[in-house]
Amino acid sequence: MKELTKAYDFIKVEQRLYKWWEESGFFKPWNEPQNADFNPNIAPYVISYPPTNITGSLHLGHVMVVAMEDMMVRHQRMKGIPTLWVPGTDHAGIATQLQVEKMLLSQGRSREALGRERFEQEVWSWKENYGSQITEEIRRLGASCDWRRERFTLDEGLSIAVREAFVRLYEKGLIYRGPRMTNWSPGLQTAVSDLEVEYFEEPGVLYYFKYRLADDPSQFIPVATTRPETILGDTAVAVHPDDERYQQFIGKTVLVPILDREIPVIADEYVDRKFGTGALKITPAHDPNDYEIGVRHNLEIITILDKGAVINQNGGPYQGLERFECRKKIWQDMAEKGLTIKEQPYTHQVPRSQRGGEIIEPMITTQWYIKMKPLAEAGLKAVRDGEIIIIPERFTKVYYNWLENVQDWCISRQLWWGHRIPVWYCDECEHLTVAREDPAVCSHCGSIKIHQETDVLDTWFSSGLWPFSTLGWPAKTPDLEYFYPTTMLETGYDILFFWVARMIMMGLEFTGEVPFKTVYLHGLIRDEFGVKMSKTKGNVIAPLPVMEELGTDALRFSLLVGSTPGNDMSLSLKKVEANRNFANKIWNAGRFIISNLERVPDAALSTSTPTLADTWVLARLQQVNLDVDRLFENYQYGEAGRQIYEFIWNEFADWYVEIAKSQLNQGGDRAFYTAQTLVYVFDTCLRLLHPFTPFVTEELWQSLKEACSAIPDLYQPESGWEKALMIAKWPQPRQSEGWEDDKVNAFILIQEIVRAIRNLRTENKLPHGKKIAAILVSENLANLLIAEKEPIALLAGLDLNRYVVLPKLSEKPQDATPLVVGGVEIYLSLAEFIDSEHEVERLEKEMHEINIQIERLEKLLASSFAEKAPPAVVTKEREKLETFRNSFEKIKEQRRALE
RNA sequence: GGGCGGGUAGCUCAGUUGGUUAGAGCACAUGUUUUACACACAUGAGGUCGCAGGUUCGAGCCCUGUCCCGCCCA
Repeated sequence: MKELTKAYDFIKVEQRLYKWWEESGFFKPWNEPQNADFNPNIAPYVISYPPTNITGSLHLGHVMVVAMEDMMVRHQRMKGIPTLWVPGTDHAGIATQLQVEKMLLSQGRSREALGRERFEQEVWSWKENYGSQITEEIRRLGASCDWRRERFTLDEGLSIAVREAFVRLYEKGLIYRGPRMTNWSPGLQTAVSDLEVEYFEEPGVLYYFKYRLADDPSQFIPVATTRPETILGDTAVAVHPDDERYQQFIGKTVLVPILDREIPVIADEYVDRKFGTGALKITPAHDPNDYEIGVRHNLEIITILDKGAVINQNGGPYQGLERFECRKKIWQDMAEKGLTIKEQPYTHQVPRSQRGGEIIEPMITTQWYIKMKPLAEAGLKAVRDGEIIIIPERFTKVYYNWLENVQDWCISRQLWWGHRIPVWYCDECEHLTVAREDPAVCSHCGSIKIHQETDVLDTWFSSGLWPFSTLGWPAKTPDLEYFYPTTMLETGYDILFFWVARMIMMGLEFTGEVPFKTVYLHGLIRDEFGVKMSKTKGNVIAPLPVMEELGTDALRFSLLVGSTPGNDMSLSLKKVEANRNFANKIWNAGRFIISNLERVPDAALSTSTPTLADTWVLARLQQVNLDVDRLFENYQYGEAGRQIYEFIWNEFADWYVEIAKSQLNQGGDRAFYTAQTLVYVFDTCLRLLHPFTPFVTEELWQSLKEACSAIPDLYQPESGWEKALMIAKWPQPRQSEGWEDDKVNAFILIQEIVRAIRNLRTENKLPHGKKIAAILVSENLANLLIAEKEPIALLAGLDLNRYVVLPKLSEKPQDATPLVVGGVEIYLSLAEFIDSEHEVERLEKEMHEINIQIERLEKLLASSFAEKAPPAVVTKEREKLETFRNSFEKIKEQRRALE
């Protein structure tokens, strides 16, 4: 048998195991339509992996998604459910186009010089080279997804889905095109949706200036603005109708500074009298609120910026200036003409592009939109009716709030990389042809002079179809039939609107069914001080180096156990290191068990007579198994992981394995059954832990399986040894049989005795190997103490040959150090290490502490607690009080004996 | 302005049917190379669970108010 290394060497294990799993076909569902014995009646568990951006390199967000979903999927798979996890990537329109343009630029080439078709070819070849990098990295995380079903949002099938979806929505009248106020990105030269704009509070300047009256330029209305360049596009000045300061001016005209255009003074209740001067300049072409007012008052709309945010011909002398240069120049010119009043520092909201951070320019452009209202209503209903549940539940409200107020979705992008909108314009009759197949002629007049819309669709349009497009929709494929609707959608709460809500709406619209039944939202990962990770702050933790240094399991476990649903978490390398230590701990526990199997008899001579430790560890294991199942049911994955961690380390390794050492040393049946218990408990632990830390558990389990196969009588899992842990059966907990509590309580007493003795040893600086003699006295627990002589002696460092248990003691032993634990009197022969003055002090301190408890309990039991609390709770407290009183009396006697 | 989350040990956080002595990891102190593990073991120190009320026999947990921090939406 091969020997296990002294420390867990994940580098040697991880990629080898992953390759083996994948090649063995463990990632595919065991029941699927292409199987000869396919059974459509077995409900599968299905997750669509949130498609990763092909330009992305692995970051902690991906690790979180993979860790969560892989854990969910591995858990279900072990429970015997046919499990499908569909992976894939996203073409990420803007991001990818930018990346490729950057590459071209470095080669002295440009998108424009290449032209659209050749540029697209460039992007495709870039995708071939780099697009699989991220999926390779996801493999390294251990993701057990079905790579045979991997999809890409721009592949043929998904493109058909996108076109089908567009045509259906168009035909239903839910897609329209028109000029609207849009969020324009001047650098990228494309529109973006409302969701892709973020607002930041930034320091700015509030510029106060004069709007002179046309008929009397000596009079003026003072106006304030944060953006003086937009003065060029002003088409009105608005005041509040009830504002006495300005009522006289309503209906008159004023002169636009520099340009001297005459524009009206209008009254509108939108104006905030307290803000600035109380008079508002209106630029309908470059401000969403002004646009509304403009429409209301039928104002002229003058666009002053071109698509690169450079002043156009409407800007008179400023034509050709970039927007911020113009701001400076026009203010300077106005100052020279005496039109300015003052400047004042002012914090305002600045709209920036989510991608690149450039300042977004509100502009009127012609775009394609989806009418959201009907879709949103269906999306709201599905969640309200409980067809979809959102975990944690509080996000349901956020979801409602967004959908109830949702605006039409701008789906067109002025990019070259993406799904080109399937609309053809006729040059002759101007009719629009919208078609699933590329048309050759206009569907209205039959002209061949047609040209396709140049815009592409927002990437989120295609990802909105993801749960069903990846399964073959619009075709009614067997996969779609069986695996849809999917079971679980797991992602970060930051894309609830971008992605989750849109998938729900699109799913309902196109399939008539919800795309998934449960939405689980995880939190975002922050640094160890709770600060958002960002490149500029330099606090970003890159996953790959961490995985190489501390192991993938350690990183996965840290994210899973450190997080609670929907809450952000802090991650530090120290946490990962602690979990690396945990992996090593399990490894060594396994190493101990496996190496001891060689020394164990092949068979037992008689039936098992378990020790207290044996029954205790089994009882605890059952309880942990029950708790873990309950926690999984309630989506409390982190807590489930913690329970397993604590059981393995603090109970199994620290106590049972230590006691097992002496039981193994006894040889014979005792050794045989101890080994059996060790293996059974360890096997169960590995199974419970596998979804969290797949690599170390699988590697150990394979070794355990091999070692156990040599002694088949010792242990066989109920379902036999499966080929791999990842497809092994999830442990089935037994319900309590009634004996468990007594065993657990008895063992807790043993632990308390051991700890008390260890404490005394440490306090008195006893040399580590020094064995001491002990007398234990207890009337009702004598049998237990005799039975547990060996473990107590082993763990507390007692001399087994001088270990005496008595029901009663007529006289206190001389020169013995007294101790009372849970009513058990203990006398240790430590005289040579102890000074008696300190002893009196110790006992009195002990008495004092116990007395506090006695008083507390007496008071409690004398109160109405005794009548009103459930009897079981009262009894428990009474028993505690009894034990404390008992202990107190005994210590008191011991104290007296010292005098 | 509206909504949500958080405030528990020095730090980062658990604590989901309210059960009476509040836990972990890290950090800290002391000791130990005890043949699974020094990525370890043992022992210890460290908390009026933001604050003020309330409900209850009993509140970190439920209710009301309040302060601070963060996020989302407008």
